[in-house]
Amino acid sequence: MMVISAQEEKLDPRVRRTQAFIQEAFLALLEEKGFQSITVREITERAEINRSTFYAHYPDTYGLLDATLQDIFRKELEHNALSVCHYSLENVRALMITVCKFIRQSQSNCKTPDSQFELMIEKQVRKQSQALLEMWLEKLGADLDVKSVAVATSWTIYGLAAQWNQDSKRPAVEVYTDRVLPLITANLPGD
Amino acid sequence: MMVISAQEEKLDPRVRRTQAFIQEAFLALLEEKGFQSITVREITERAEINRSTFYAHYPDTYGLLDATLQDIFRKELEHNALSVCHYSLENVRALMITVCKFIRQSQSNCKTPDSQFELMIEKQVRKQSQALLEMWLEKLGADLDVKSVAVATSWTIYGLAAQWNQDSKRPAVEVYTDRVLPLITANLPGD
DNA sequence: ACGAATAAACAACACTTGTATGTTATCATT
DNA sequence: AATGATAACATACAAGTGTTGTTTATTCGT
Repeated sequence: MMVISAQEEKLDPRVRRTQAFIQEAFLALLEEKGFQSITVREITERAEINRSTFYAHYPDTYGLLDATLQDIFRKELEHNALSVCHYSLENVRALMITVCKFIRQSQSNCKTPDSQFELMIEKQVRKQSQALLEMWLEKLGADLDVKSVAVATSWTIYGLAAQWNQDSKRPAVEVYTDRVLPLITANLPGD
Repeated sequence: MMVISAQEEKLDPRVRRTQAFIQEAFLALLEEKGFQSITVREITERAEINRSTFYAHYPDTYGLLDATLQDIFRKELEHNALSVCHYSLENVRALMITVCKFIRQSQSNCKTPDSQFELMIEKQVRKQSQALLEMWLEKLGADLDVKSVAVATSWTIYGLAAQWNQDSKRPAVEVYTDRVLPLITANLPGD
């Protein structure tokens, strides 16, 4: 699998190649073992680059995780065309489903339940959900505190999605989403 | 300052002393430098205990941060008598104010803005807020999905509190709380 | 196509980490 | 007070970390 970083245009091809190698190796390792036990050395050996080169791109494995999650979740949103559409309750529902699936998939790879790893997913998912909601509500031009509503709603979405993910008897995403959607849209304009 | 861990009763006094020394040293170091740059060696040197003893109590610095934040935020809730009261909009307001102040205080110590550090605060604050809300709503016996409502509300509280904390022109806690309280209570019974 | 700019490789460094092992000191029970 | 249990100490080890130089290779602008 080829991973291309955020700004893939007008970037030194050496940099692009190296970062792609690193992220590839990293994702492969994540399938095999817990995040905490992955070392910079392992990553660079698998990526077949020099270890010191790693530090020219990321401060440490946490920085790499952050950047990687940002990239793949952004791709996920784009894939579902959510980044290019407008506000509607239907799209909020689609966002919730996307978030649920993303968390589920990310966790399923990581065998060792890792607190830091989960928190990093949460950070990226929530950040981008908030940006999306802000954009939607801004375009809507309704009379409300866009920022605060976007914050409240994005945190609610993540929280409920994470709850679903932890639930032992996990209903179908759509079923669960429809059940909790009123909680999510409580502060949103009614279409 | 003396830090006493969670279960302070019927615990080997050696363990209690050691953990107190560790947490003291850790909190002192947090006032001086960023979390990421604090090493186990530094902590144990300042606590005047053997480094290997550290690992008998915490897996690493992240584990220590987790346990420490859990303790001090629990104390904060107890201090405001929130753990022993019932559900009311007034108490939800008090909880929000407590969370805001706690985040503010925690961040102000940490000079280097540290992602991992913030995420850890978030984890503990949110977890305990949720537990508190669940207890309140359970006692209330109203007809609602207690778990989901508690999840949604606790995440909203943290999100809005964090937003206030990041705001450059930060209004008084009470002013801000009253402004966003409707967003927080949107899914709660009206007293 | 040539030369300046810069990324990647290479190598070495002082340091931290997590673990294992055996010894000493402290605590709880009788 | 004696004793069995166990926490803390002391020490050592292989491995990883982050940084700093220097050299080689690739890329970009003219």
